[in-house]
Amino acid sequence: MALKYRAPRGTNDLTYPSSEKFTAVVEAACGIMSLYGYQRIVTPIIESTDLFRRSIGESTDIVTKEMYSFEDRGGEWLTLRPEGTAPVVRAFLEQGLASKGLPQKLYYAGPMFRRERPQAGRFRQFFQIGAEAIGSRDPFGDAEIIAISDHLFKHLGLEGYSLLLNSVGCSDCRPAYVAQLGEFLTRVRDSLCVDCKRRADENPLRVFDCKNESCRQAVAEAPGIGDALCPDCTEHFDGVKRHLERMSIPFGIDPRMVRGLDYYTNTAFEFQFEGLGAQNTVSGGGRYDYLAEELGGPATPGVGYSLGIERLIMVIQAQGLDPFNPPGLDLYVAGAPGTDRDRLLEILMEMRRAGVSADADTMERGLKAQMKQADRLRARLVMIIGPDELERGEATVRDLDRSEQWTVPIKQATPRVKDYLARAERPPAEDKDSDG
RNA sequence: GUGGACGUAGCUCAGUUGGUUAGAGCGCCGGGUUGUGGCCCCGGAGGUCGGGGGUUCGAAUCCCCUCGUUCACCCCA
Repeated sequence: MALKYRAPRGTNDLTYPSSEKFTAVVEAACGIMSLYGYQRIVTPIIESTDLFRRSIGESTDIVTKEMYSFEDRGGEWLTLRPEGTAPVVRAFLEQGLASKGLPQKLYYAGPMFRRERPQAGRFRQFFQIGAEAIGSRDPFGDAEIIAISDHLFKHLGLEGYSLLLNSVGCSDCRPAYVAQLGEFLTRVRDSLCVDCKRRADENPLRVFDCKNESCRQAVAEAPGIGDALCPDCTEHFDGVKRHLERMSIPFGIDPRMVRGLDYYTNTAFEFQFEGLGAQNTVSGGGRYDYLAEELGGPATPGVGYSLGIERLIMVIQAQGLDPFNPPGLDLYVAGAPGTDRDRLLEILMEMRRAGVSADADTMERGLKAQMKQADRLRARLVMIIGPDELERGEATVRDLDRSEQWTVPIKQATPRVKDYLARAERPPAEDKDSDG
């Protein structure tokens, strides 16, 4: 409310059970990348500002207005990473990973930062997973990178998405095309909106993105990049399409799709979902054959993608697919009035050491309140220990899902509990949480 | 950076043309059950009505400013 400290704009707190679901989705995605032979790489969240300026491009939106940059106390300019590819390629070069054999297939998962106005599906801190295959220019690598997202979506049971594909050419054919397009735009400049006039100067390809009707009409006759590709690029693009077809991954060609990072060459792609609001791209990526060179390393081709976990979770929710049950506690150790609490806590620790997730009351509350707490923690079992049980060397064990209870000798409690937990299935809990 | 919508309890929201101690449901704490959760019943705690200023005898309600949230543009995951 009128609290003094709040999470910064565009950042979010994730609490249980959303936090557990979030983790489960990330783990599912990482599991699939392992399936494709990718290995995790963990890079710093801060990098030198210059790394991003050089790689993403001086004139891009990210570099000109969205980076969180600061000068540290030693006078060095650092930036909170706005994307994952440049850091991975930097690490690839710095660690000499090429000597470990090519291609290097690396995946990452972590927060990214961009200072934009937040809206549905857009945050200032957001969580991306992604993968980079560095070293090969084979179109199969492009198709494989694309297949990861498709595989994950199908694994999660999602539908209503489409894959858009384009080739933005190489250093041979793209400049010629951009020049050709620029020339065309000069001729129709009068019918372009103010934004598009600016785009025509800064990045002509972006004019295709405009939703303004007069702009759309004006560029309808514009030359397409497909016709401008050099033979090498055409062949590569055909290869990507062929592999996707053989993988039975449907796609559409969008000759007007441009991506916002300058380092892309050849393949560019996006996965878009229906019914997501304005930010409907969940996953996207492409090839970057000059990036390693640009960063001062040997010429090394690469291809990669990244996927926004928050957007993915939005889709899962929108499609009513939430198979994930947040984990509950195995056991709650409850004490009846007058029991020896020290003995209780001993049993608690014994259970934990045996691998049983367990908790106990530390608020000196009555048994009823402890039972309620056990229920809230979604405990499967409650072990009730009172003075008389201790005297008999027994404990009452209650299954909260089935409302049945029995007694076990305290000395055998741990193996008995473990044994019970290993059997009986848990009924699915009704989910009171809606945000994730 | 630009534009629209919205800010009342931890959450979701009522609040009649401005009128006296600001309400509900859920959640939380306690009791009904001197040792048993989820259902039911009873009680309780919890709110500078986002903040500031103004109009008025009187403002949650009207006006201005400000902060925040949200959706959209730009662009992207």
